Amino acid sequence: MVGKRARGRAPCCDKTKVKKGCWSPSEDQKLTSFIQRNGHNNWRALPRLAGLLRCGKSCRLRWVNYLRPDIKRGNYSRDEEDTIIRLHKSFGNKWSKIAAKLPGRTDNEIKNIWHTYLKKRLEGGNDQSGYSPNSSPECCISAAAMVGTPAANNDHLKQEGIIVSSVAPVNVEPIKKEDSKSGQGMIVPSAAAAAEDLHDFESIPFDSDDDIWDLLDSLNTIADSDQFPPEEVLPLPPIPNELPKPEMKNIESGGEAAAARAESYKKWLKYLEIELGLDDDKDN
DNA sequence: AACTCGGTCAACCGCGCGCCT
DNA sequence: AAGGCGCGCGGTTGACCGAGT
Repeated sequence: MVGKRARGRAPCCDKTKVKKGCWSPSEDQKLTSFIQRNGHNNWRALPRLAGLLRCGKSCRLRWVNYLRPDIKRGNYSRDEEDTIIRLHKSFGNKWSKIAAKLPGRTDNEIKNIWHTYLKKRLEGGNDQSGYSPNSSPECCISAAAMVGTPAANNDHLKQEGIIVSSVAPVNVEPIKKEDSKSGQGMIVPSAAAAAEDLHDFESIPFDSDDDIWDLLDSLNTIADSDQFPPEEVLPLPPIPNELPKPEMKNIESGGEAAAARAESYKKWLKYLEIELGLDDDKDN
């Protein structure tokens, strides 16, 4: 639809007034809890309503690719890889169509995996299976990368003082991020199932923020307590009844188990709010 | 030890589509 | 019918890392 408007397309937002780059934990927390409460009917208005200095598109991307509760990260099975290859033959670079056939996978991740791994596997005849994210990206390290990759690939993490778990890979994870500009450590709750799998999440280094270490310590304590979300450990305030019904199609469509996970997720969010000091919006 | 290079992946950007007025 | 608007998609970028030299 090029040339539809003679003076060009209006920018989606005022680029001078929005933050760019990696997401901080408080931003993630705000976005996640806002969507849990109010849904995402209007991405353009969402940042303002949620108190985020972000472009609506940026919020959407963050939610769709990382914060969505039903998301899976890394550790692609052979079946999934073959499916991607097969679908790519059919659809070409229609990543969203391919992603639609792979529950829990995002178009962005599939696109990245295709360019960095599967394409080479096809071209080079390298039949080695087992893609999993190995090294930390520029500013974001997923816990899946830490616990879900072969030990050899975690050497750099060990060198940095990271305790690398020997447990089996997990599908979802809180994401540890290190903001390259601020040096601020981040923890991101990315999925409802993170709560279930959090006991696999042994430790993450945050030498730049003592509070995060404290948070992690407390998480470890909780996670070890064999019951997570920690109903007795955390004084969870009731969720007000007057709040609009959340739009949680993905969560609710899964029946009782999904509803239970959604509930776990709510508690996990609330816990983060409290721990991060965001429950009273003092960030603003 | 220092440097270079390639791999990786989160995030950004611009465009097309479809809905609404 | 035409234009405005928002969303979603796909391509691209840029920063970081480990391996190699």
